[in-house]
Amino acid sequence: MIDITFKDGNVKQFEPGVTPEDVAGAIAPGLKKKTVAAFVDDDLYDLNRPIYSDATIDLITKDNEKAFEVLNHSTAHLMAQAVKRLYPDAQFGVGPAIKDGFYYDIATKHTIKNEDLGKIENMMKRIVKEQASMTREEISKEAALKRFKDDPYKQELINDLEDGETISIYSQGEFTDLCRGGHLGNTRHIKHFKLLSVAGAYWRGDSDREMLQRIYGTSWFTKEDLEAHLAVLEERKERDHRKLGKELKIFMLDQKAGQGLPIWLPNGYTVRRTLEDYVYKLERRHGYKHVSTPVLGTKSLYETSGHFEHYQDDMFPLMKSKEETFVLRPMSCPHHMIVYNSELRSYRDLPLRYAEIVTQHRFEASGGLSGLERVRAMTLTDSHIFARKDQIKEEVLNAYNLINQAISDLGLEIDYVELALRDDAKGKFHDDDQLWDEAEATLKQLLDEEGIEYVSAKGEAAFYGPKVDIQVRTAMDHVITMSTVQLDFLLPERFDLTYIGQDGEKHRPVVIHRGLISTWERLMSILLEQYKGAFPTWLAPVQMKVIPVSLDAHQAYAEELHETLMDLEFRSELDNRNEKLGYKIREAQRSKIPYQLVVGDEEVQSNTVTYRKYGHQEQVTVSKADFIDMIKQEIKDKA
RNA sequence: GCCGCUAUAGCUCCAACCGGUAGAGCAAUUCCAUGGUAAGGAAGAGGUUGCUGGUUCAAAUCCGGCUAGCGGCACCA
Repeated sequence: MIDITFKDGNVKQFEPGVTPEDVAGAIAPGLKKKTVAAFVDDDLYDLNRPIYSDATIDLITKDNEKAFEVLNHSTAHLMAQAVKRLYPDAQFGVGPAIKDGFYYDIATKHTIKNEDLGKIENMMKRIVKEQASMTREEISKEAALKRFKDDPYKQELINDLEDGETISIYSQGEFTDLCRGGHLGNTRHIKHFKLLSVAGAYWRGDSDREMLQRIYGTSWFTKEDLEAHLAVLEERKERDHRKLGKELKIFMLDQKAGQGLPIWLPNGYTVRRTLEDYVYKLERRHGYKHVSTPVLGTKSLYETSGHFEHYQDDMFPLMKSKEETFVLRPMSCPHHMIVYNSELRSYRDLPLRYAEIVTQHRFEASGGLSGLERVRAMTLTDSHIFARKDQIKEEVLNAYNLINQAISDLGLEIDYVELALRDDAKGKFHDDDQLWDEAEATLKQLLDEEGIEYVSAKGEAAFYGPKVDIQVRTAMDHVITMSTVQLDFLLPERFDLTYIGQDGEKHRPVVIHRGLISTWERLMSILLEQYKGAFPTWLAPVQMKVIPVSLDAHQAYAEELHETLMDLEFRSELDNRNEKLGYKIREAQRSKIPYQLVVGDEEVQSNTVTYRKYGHQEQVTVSKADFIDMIKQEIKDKA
């Protein structure tokens, strides 16, 4: 007999060879049904993997996050088996569980089309009915290589495993796959799944290697969960900023205007301008000075900074005149270095915080462009803070606090903070180890001291220094870098920046790069999706629509009201078209205008307005003055 | 950039069977209706089917190239 110790400290005895499924069953039949896998001495065990010696066990039930992973991983295997039956030449790359589902990378001569997904699903259902047991075997490296001798992808994976590492393979029916494991034990447990899409994916994520076909799918324990997840995917389509941006006339893209070069329509530009004003004032309040520099610069400027060397492939082609070669600037750091150097600086001048609303161009890969999220022409508020070393801590913190304020004002939330560090990749980072060590240590220490939680990301630094990236999760469930604070000891060297210290000698300042709100383009895509197009009043392109009940009787009153609101710098519109009231209401609702103001006999007589707020059914009648105060307050609160 | 899919009126559209020369709703226009919280009625108009070659007596439809968009991958200062 062996001792099985449970999480709560209880110990029970079992025959050697007992499986997690048996153990769960011995406690309660209900538990057996709910159990999906188990951690046995911290190793993930399949439901049917035998245990031969004393161990601690932690049963994984369906409500556990890990269970979803196991289910989806098993479903990936099931799909691979189905694909192999339909397309016998198929060979397989990797097939992991991911957030919300799984994928498997497949090499086959057959081009898998969307129509094929249904066929594959049907085959999967047939295999489920076969109730094939998913069994584990541990074999030597040699045996594994022999077993997968016809499969170059598996060969490569096996060869990359450390010597001595356990190699396990899983079989279900005629299908065998190399796999670390954590499986359901039997295909019959897989019931509610759907294949979602086919896409290309490079083998091992390397763009120099061949491309495999990747099928994405999702698998759930209950029909309700599956349907709920599919509903979420549908709902996301409704939120898509490209759809909303077109409906609400925020922006457009046009083949003739150029790929990835968005055009801001009046509604979109109004929102953007409101954001620009907001940021400008916020930065001024925080001691930033604004400058304006050109979108073109000389190539040598970017050679000095090092950007040309690192990013020339992602820059628009050079422009050459007889005397000089120019670049369409991909970012603004070098210009701000020049601003710094325009005067002799004293230690008393520092810190100097320069900010600019910068339009920049990057020649992004055509396949990566997407709506406003990824474009080739973008505008953002960019800033460079020039500080003494003893001011780094305070300046980084100031920037961090400013970022927090902006993100919260915009109704967004920080998902997590990432500390991007260098790794030993050749040529990717400038090569002064001493500067790097100092910069990285400074940021680490600062985050630790301030109790700011972060995850480290090796190899994600900029070529000139480490970054603190502020990550935001969008309504579409994308994680994007919203803001960034970067510590740079390199550009001050490259541009020979100096200040005169207390000692009368020249010293090197430090540059802190600060990005606040990504770009206006990307921010707009995020806000559209976040608010589903229904902007809060302070941002809304049109804040209120004045609708007279009858043109004859109420137009004058409506016009006067509209003029009053416009005088107060509210973004009011007057709908004095000859249309039915219901029609105008419908249109105002569909344009997601925060306030519709209907005025008729009642309002004219009592000098009031009747408003209905977007998303609400109630009609509220208040005096003009009260309405104005209410809107003023709402805009002030950014509610 | 790579793999795959898609492209019809201002917008939306699994309208157009197997190739026979284009159809609806909404919007817009004109006229009638003058109205209290999500579409009042009528009429006329709107198209070189993304571009470009080819096959064919005949192409929105079949084939090639290009462009753009979409789903991913790679990239992202």
